[in-house]
Amino acid sequence: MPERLPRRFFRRDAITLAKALLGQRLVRLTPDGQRLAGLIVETEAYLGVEDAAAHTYRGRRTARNETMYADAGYLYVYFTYGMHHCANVVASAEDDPAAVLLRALEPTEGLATMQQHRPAARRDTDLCSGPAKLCAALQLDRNDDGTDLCNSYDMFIEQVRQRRLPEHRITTKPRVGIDAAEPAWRDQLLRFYIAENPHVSKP
DNA sequence: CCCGTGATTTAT
DNA sequence: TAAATCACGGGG
Repeated sequence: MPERLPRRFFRRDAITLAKALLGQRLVRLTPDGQRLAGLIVETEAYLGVEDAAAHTYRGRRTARNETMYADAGYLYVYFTYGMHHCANVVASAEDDPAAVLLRALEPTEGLATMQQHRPAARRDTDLCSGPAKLCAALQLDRNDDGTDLCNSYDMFIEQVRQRRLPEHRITTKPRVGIDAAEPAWRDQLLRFYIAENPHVSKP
């Protein structure tokens, strides 16, 4: 039986956690008990109060981003562009608001249901290949914000691998979609994905 | 390329 | 109070 990742796994800096999550399995149980699951293949690190691209830059703390201030292992889901949701895993420690954005999954269970949630997807590699796509496929929204991935019955991350992926299997790039942020932060290499994996997002 | 769509943030 | 922004996706 695969084990759920425990609190100590998440209590690390966002960069370390972003890499350690690659290859692990995100699991979501639907209200009727079906498992929707996929391997995490792409992540981005958001470092906290000093990160100009983070929602918590300079200590911003509002009703929207409150969950980023929670202990590591909580799920931060936010709404953007009037129609999309994105999901993050809180890193570090309580009151240090750093997080890892989940950018893409390789779907492994419940593909037919995910397809129903994402009628526009034309192939399996389009199902979860983007932060808002994965939320739509798993039906994550603001109701899921604040979920404790270490203690919730219906959402958690399973340990697939004990050791993290070797560096040569991880591709490192600048984060996407943060052009408005200060250049120094825009160029930082904080996006990570499994090399050659066809389920990563396009850009 | 462009646009939808609306909460949140920032500027008056 | 008003305007701009936005960790995006889908369709030309």
